[in-house]
Amino acid sequence: MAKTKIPKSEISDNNNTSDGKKRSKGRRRIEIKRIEEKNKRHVTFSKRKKGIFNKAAELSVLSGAEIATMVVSSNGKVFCFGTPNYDAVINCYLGHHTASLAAAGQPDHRALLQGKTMRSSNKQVENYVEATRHLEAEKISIKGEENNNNINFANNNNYYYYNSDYEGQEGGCGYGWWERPIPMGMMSSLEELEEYKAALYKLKHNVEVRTNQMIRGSAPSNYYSSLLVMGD
Amino acid sequence: MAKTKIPKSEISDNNNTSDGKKRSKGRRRIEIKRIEEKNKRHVTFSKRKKGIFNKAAELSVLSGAEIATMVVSSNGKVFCFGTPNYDAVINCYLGHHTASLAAAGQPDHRALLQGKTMRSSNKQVENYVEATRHLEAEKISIKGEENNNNINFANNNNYYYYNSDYEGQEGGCGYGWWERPIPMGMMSSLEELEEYKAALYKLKHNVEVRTNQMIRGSAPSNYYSSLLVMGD
DNA sequence: TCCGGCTATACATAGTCGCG
DNA sequence: CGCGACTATGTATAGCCGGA
Repeated sequence: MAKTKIPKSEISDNNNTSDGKKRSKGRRRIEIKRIEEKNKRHVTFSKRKKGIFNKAAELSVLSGAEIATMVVSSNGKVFCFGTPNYDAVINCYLGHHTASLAAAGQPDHRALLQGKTMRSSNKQVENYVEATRHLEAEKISIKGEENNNNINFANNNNYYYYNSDYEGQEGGCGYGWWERPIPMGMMSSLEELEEYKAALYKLKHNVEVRTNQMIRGSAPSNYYSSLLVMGD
Repeated sequence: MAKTKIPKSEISDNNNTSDGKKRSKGRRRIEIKRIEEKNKRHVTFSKRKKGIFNKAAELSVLSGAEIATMVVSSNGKVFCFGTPNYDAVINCYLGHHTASLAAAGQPDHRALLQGKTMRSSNKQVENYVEATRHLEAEKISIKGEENNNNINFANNNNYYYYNSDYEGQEGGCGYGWWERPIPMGMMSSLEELEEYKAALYKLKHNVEVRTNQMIRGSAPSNYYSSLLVMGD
């Protein structure tokens, strides 16, 4: 279990070898406590969030399990990830929200919201992680070959990202990033795969925008208060 | 991003050094695709689930974010983890469930279920991960000293486990494992800390039992079908 | 300000055993 | 079976930079 073996940098803050090289690079051990430096905290948040989502996706593929994860930054931004579909998490919140609405006499608002959730059953984003891995592997090993049509996407599972944000609203005009006309499965070069990957990130961001708008815009009272306004 | 650098074990399945030692130990690279071997799959599931929950907890502490994760094994068992409280996830499902109930004229069932959720605001389980880390660290480095009263629990955040299962029902008599009379914060020896940790696992299991009973027992129709009966 | 890339290193975990 | 322990190794990521 990782054993936390008191790495060489436990107490010794000294980070230079006898050869005089500064060598302050490389991962350093950190305490698991709130990072006070705002900038560093955000970086860590982003990196680790990505890591967790990746882990979640892998777990799902490996064990055939369903997993839903929702993260709310100290800033109030919502990020969701679910597999085999994000409905698991999203519907939670929409459902919860509309639970009160329904009780108040608007039984159909929920369906509407779900519709807005941009459900999708295609497999464009299948095994994003796997694809990324292969991308990296290919890029490093056979850097430049053109026979990447057989990049081995393990298409036995699918999962979706579903994040939200509210710092902008360009782009998210009514359909999710996975519905964008990206020729997934038809990519014939590494460059295209890279492009695809980049697009994933960009478009994912758009979805974040829409979602948070939606959730915030329709929240009846304080059902989400503890989630969305987590007072930093 | 990890770069997947085609480790030495990429293709070479050969796992013995020139000294004749078998040496098939150590981590091996695996493909991210469904693990067919049932046993292996379960092991991986457990290990990785634990890993993800740990990551989630760390992310929360480090960045002060909220995170909620729910995992449903291919077997249908539900495991939830949330911080600073599991309500985030649990209420999702209970809320979703009761959304239909409310619409059907049972507006108060939800509150009931939430009550059963055994809400808790004490901080007994604060920084479980951190505690575990310290436990390991202490165990290895100063193995045996008695001055562990100052084990540095970073008490600036708290999170809860909330898992469910249904393979038994002994023990879960009405209160959560975090409410058990474990002298958290008063432990004066490593042995007690170890005991505490063990207790966490044991009692957590009891909670799993109760939860799944609760959810399954009250599910109106197929709202959870995709979640609980994920057809392996 | 956010994000990707880079490097070195801390941490997670696959494969195996043994226990209950 | 599930879980902890152990080993060796694959991965994630802290600290830094540089571009948009």
